[in-house]
Amino acid sequence: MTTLLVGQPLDLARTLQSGQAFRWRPVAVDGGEWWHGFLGDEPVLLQQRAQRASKDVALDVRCRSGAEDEVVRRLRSYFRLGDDLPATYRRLRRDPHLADAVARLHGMRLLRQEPWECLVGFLCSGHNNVKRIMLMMERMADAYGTPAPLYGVARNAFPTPERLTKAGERALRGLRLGFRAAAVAHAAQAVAVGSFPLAALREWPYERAKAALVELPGVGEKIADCVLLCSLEKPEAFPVDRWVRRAVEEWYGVKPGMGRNGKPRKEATHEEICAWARARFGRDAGYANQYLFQGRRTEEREVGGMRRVET
DNA sequence: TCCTCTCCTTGCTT
DNA sequence: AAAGCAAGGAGAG
Repeated sequence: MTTLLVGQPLDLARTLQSGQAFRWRPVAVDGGEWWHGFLGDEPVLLQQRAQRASKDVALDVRCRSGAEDEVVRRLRSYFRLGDDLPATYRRLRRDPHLADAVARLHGMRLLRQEPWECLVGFLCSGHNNVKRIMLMMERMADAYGTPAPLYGVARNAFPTPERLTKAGERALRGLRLGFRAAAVAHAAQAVAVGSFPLAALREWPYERAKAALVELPGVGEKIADCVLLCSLEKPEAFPVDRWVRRAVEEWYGVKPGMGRNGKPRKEATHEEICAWARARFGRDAGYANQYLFQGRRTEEREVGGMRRVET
């Protein structure tokens, strides 16, 4: 077992359940509660030490023997420990809505994920909920991934584009992906044969990379921005889903502008909201987005006189 | 050309 | 128990 000194705010559970990544799950190992997941093909178990001051945050790490150094390197990248989150918090807290979200969700970090798994996860996100996205991802891994047992936890690495191409749309429907099966199958084929240079998008400018992603069936602006923000190093990306849209419209009064035909639109466009967010949050737009999303999704609300919290 | 409406699978919640 | 709903996208009109 290794230990990773984090030296930054990190709430492991909040981060891994924040709806960015879909393959982390709690497991019991040797009588302790751990998080099991993958860094690429490398299986890992993570446990957060009791947290006192943020400088004391440490992660206990279990991985295949011999892989420790590589895993620790990947963890620093995965949790974006190079981001100065306290400095970001200081700027975001000037905004009362974000101050509240930061207070409730302290330690939730953006992740730097592997692009292929990230793309498939968000391809499955449309008209769906997080629990079922995780189910779909797990079924794909169970059926087509490579076994990677660790401390008695038998799970498979997420399947490569080649493996999912071989599986095909029909089989993916069998895994109950529904209408998303065609999009996943198409993306797998495009990445596998090299007609879609997913990994190279990391080096491309934001607009060009987004334009390329949107060409994929099943990828619109929202999913493109998710993949760009969470795996392709594009801090300008500001995914606008129903939660973020509601937060921006209700909390900040952002209204739709005029259409080209002079009539007011029903909703603000992605571009309008994205431009507004860049102007308001600047370089913190990515973290602001994640805190608005999760803050809105988990806020307490009055329903029939009962206080309840969405999970 | 731009905007809006409807449909698309499945499974959990009310 | 039937209906509603969930990190959207695409095609029709």
